[in-house]
Amino acid sequence: MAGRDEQSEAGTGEAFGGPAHRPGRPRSAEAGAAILGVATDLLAEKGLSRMSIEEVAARAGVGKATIYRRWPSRGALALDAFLTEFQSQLTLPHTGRFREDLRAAVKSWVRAVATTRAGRMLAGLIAEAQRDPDLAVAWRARVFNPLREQHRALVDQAVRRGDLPAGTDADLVLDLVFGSAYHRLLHGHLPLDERFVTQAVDLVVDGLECGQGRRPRAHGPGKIGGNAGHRAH
Amino acid sequence: MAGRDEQSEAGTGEAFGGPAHRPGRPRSAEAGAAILGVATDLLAEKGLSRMSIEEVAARAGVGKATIYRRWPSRGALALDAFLTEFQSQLTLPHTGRFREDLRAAVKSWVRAVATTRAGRMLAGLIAEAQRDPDLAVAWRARVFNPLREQHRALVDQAVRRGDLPAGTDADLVLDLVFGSAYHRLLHGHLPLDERFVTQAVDLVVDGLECGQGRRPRAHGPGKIGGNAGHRAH
Amino acid sequence: MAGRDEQSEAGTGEAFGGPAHRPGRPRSAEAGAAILGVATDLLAEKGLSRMSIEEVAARAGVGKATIYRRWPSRGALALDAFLTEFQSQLTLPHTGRFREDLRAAVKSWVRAVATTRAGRMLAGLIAEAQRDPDLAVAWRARVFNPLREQHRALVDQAVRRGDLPAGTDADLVLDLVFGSAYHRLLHGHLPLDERFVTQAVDLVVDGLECGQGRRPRAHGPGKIGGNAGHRAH
Amino acid sequence: MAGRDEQSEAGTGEAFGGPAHRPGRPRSAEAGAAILGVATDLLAEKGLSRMSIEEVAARAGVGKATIYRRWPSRGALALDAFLTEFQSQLTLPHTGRFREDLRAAVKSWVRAVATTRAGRMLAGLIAEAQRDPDLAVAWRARVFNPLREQHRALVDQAVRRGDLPAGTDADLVLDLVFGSAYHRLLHGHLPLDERFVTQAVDLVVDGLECGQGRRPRAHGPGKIGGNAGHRAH
DNA sequence: TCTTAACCGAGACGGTACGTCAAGTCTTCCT
DNA sequence: AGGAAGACTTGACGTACCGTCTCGGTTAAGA
Repeated sequence: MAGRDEQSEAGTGEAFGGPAHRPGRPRSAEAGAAILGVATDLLAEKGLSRMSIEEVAARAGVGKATIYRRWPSRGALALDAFLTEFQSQLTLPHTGRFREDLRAAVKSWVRAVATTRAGRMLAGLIAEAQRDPDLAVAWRARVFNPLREQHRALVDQAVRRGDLPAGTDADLVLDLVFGSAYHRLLHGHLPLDERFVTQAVDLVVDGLECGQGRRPRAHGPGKIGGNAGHRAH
Repeated sequence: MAGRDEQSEAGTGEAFGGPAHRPGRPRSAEAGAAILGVATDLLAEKGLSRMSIEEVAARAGVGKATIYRRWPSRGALALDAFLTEFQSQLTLPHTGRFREDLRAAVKSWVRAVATTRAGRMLAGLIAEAQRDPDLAVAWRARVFNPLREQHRALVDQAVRRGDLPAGTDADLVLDLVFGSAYHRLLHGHLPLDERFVTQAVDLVVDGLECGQGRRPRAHGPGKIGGNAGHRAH
Repeated sequence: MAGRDEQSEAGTGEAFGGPAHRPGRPRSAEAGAAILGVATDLLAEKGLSRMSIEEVAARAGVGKATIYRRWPSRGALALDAFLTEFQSQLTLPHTGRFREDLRAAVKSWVRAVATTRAGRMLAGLIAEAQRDPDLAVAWRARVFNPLREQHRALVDQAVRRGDLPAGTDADLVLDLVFGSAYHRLLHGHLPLDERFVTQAVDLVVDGLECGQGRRPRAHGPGKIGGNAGHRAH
Repeated sequence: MAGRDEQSEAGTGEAFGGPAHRPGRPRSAEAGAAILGVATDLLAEKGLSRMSIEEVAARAGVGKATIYRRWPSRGALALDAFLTEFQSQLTLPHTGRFREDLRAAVKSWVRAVATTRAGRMLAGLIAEAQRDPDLAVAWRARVFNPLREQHRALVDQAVRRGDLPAGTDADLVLDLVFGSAYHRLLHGHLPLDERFVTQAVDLVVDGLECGQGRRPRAHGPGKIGGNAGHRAH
């Protein structure tokens, strides 16, 4: 795994019944905060690939072992640093109109990655996850999937309201919209701005709205007949 | 820069007038081929991040300097190895119907990255490009942009034929379709298969076809009139 | 210093009048015994240089601080472990004939270091004492000097009996005999066995017995006359 | 093994027929000299146990790998540094009189270890050899045995001349004399000076000279009858 | 034919960072 | 206050590669 280690203060199990201290000297909160802070700075400064555990330790005034005791790898540390920066920046609005909600959600994400140092961290994390399977797992579990669930709820609500056709493939929609945003982030070939978000969301929502009826979005072989109408234009 | 070095056999300057050899012993073609071959194997075997110049040199029976003389970095070498594998696998059909052409183009790309070792290489290259700006430049110049030009031609032709509304933003379309495919490649959260391609292309093309009149896809306001005829279907 | 610490159970003050506890929880006798036992095992198993306080603590089920509270260094602990093993193995016979007594004393020492795990410990301690001056002091105070006093008594008695010439330098004799034994222990170039002991002792005693009249063994020239009477036996 | 590595310049095999270059860049003589020099300084300054490869590399302006490429361990490096210092300081005189020759040889050794930084190095090396079997082997092969052969020759010549009885056990003699000197070096309980050397040599040579005839120095059980004569003086 | 210039393999060079280990100290709760 | 536990800072370990360099030795073109 690539997240925090066992003695994490983010514990979930100690629900009630007291502080549940482990034996031994507790981990130093200062040390942890200093490490995360320095890691965040270094990440923004030179990118994950140029951030070394050695330098984090030196700048944080901490031994390397103190870092390795808490995070199993550079990537895991970076993931925590990223979350600290990133999570506070996202807003998930719910106006009741799908097009606006999706626009707002994507814009919020884009603003977070394009205008703060989180973007640089994010690209580095995705790169690191290509080489570190543990980090990839942690990434999906702690960042990707939670966000996707929130976004998927947007789609599902729209379907329930009747704004979108039944059978709409939420993953397809989200991969199109967010995938294209990641694309611009990673390749930098074109600007990742609000105009792009508006256009992308509109195009996809248009496709959903008028493509319905004609074609089942999910499985089934029945797309042949549905395509008939297409031929018209 | 991250491409081949000056004394490249892909030279452009020897336009006419003969072989234009430099003085000195010419570069060994065997060495170059051996290096590329070993690099390809290693890339497929363990990924770019685990491939070291040291090991390439050792396996190819070549001195490290011979590699550095030809490629400026690990990424540049990997880029060449990737192109050797990748380029032969793409087909760019032109049936005349945009939806089919785009589907075929994306499927060809997906097949190349999802069913061969090129996919692994590709993910590694994108990761490496996040840390190596020279490689990022070379990547765009030698892989990304050429392919995009070909695909953009598909869109432009469709617009010219009237299959798509004038003012269609080709980059937006391509970022949506290919961006979502890259997304699944890099995060691995869902399968990157032909069904996904079909659905993604259909959704985007639907959006293009019916979203048109309502909203200008491109900048200026003057497009509204031009789009009028489209509104018919 | 490198011996036991202040609150030693070898205390002298609790002579009468009760347990004379210091404030606070008294030291656990089990802990001390467990530490010494584990240390002895580890010493025999892998040598002093490969014995770590960390492992002693873990195997003894004891906190590291509990060890450091009682012994100031790894060497001091090893010294105690060595003494526990070693001291019971020595016998100091007194037959009244110097040659036999010295032979027996050296053989007893040789047997202890050559046939038990004490030998390995001893070599390790001498090595450690080269780097740790505190241990060197403790070593001399608790092992080397006490033993030397016993052996010196042998020589002194022989001189008093007239078996050896007056003015015999006991330290010289003992350094020759025991020094050569340590030599074989530390360098391992030749066997350290009873035959060697016999030959060494005989050669040195021969030298003492017949070298006398010709040369003063100890300081100053004034001893010549004094030694005259010795020649009688 | 703990001596120099394979590509040693001390080669013996290239007797004639040229320089016998290995492929690749030759090792830098400056680097080697700098390393040895710094190692010698550090050894004298703080002892082998406090000398770290890290610091040698830093002070010599050399990468750690350059040291590890040439010496397999800290001990092996220290051994070479010791030899550089030590070997030039020994003189092996041959006057023809055994007592004087042995005295001179031991005094030369004592002077080298007691008055120069070689002594500190020597004690550290012997300590290190207790924990590193490879170093122990190298120590015996490169220092101990060569010196012993020279000294044994002294004894053997004396026997051939008739100065010493046939059957004299040279190893026994040398272990007594040098063993006692090492003893004082390692334990520091008494001064290691020229007076000590004179006394020790004289005592041992006396023992050899007058113990003869009465007792075979080698093997044989026949020492009982031989002891009869003892009572005579 | 002889230079010359750039290539070739090999491998050493000074470095950086790795991840691990143990040192000796400190901090917590419990007995 | 002692004890078990275990986190703390420190510093060194030996390894892996980096990108550069220096060898002896090829291989053509051009003088």
